Amino acid sequence: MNKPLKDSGKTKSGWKQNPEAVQQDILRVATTEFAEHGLSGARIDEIAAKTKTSKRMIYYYFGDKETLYARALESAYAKVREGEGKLDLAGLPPDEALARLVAFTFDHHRKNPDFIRMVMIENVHHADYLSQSKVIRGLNVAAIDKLTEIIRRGEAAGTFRPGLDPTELHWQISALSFFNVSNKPTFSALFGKALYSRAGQTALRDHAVEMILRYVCDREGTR
Amino acid sequence: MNKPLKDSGKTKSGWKQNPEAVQQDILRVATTEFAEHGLSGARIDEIAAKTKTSKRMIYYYFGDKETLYARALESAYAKVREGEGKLDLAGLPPDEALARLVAFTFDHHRKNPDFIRMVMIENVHHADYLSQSKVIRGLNVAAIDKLTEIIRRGEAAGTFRPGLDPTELHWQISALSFFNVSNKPTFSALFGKALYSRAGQTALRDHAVEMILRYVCDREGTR
DNA sequence: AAAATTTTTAACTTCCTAGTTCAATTAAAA
DNA sequence: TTTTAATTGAACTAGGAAGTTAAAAATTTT
Repeated sequence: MNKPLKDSGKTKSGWKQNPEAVQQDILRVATTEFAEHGLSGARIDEIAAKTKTSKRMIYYYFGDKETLYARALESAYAKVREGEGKLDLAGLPPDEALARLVAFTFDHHRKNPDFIRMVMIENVHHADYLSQSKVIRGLNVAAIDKLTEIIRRGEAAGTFRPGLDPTELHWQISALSFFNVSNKPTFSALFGKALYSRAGQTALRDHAVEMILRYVCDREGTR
Repeated sequence: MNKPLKDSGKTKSGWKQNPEAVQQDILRVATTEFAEHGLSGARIDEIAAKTKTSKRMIYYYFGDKETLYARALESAYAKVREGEGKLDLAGLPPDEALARLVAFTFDHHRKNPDFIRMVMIENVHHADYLSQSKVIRGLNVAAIDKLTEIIRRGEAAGTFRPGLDPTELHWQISALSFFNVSNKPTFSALFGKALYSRAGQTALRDHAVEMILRYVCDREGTR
């Protein structure tokens, strides 16, 4: 029933199979498309068009749209957490370590807007797909562990006040860093772009650091 | 070509026309549907089904899906800003006024998750529809004005340090209050629900107040 | 050499969904 | 009383988008 296939220039001449690369390519394109348009807004045909391969291969490897979305979410998380591993704070005094962590988180979120958008979209979906992913769960303990250690040292040194909760502190740092990226469109539409200029962003970051440090430090602390 | 209409129980018996009520009903349903599923995820047929009226009337009054979305966004904003007007801070000392404003904002966001979700969705769409709305722009100056006045008084009293930026302070308060609602699904999926228990939320709110106040107050301030 | 996997291509199906159309009827406004 | 606006309801259209199918060929693995 089907016509014989055309030679598209790859037959006879040498070409390598590379399943992993093809899947990575699909995931890369899918991530930006889902980040841009959301789960229901993204188009499989559009994703396929921006890929080096074809729509057929998307279904060959991922089965359906939702699975592709879930896998794209996972890969976005993995990529971002990879970047976070590079931060070494062990040698620093606790207040300085925390200051660096906050500044790093703020910048890191800024540099990964696609990831932030994926998380936004996942929140719109009540974290349905994130909840189901076994891959992602483990990646986030590291962030809390880092904070737990900083808090422990800060308390021991008397720099930080007692009773700080690592998870809550992570929440606070995340709030300031995440909101900056997630709500940029509405905030700047309503209140102008000043805070999103280069100077504005530097100020916001420095003040986020300031705010967190003032919060954790003891009243008579060094800062 | 069409059959004569059935008597659906409203003919002959008295029924009132009420264009405004019908539109409000549509907007109310549309808001929750868009908040729940997003612009592309929401279904006109589903909205119509949950309405007291019909799909036909949605198009009669709103023309198309995007217009309905834009109007729903506007009405959500209007409703929320209405609730904000009730807060009177004039008689309070500046630090107490600010403390109340932060606590109020935090609670207010918590109580209006549909509105928060609409803003999240609008951010996913790069604020396209919010930018076009002339209605919404004006409503947000009030929030800044309130803060400007509090800062002015706080500086005059020497309680606050000089150089505070009202828009930036609004950003900071919003970040803590907004993130709490917007990222609840992913955050609690990743780090547990402790912060979203009753006690956890009270702590987060009180600490948000604490954090903002420590930030604005002079080092040798009263607090 | 045989078997299994990867890749190609484009048409096709099937379902979903936004948006339309019809004629009629009632309510309100002029 | 005339005219305009509001309302009903269900069938219909037209397009979009997810997912499928076919057979074949090239590559890789066993």
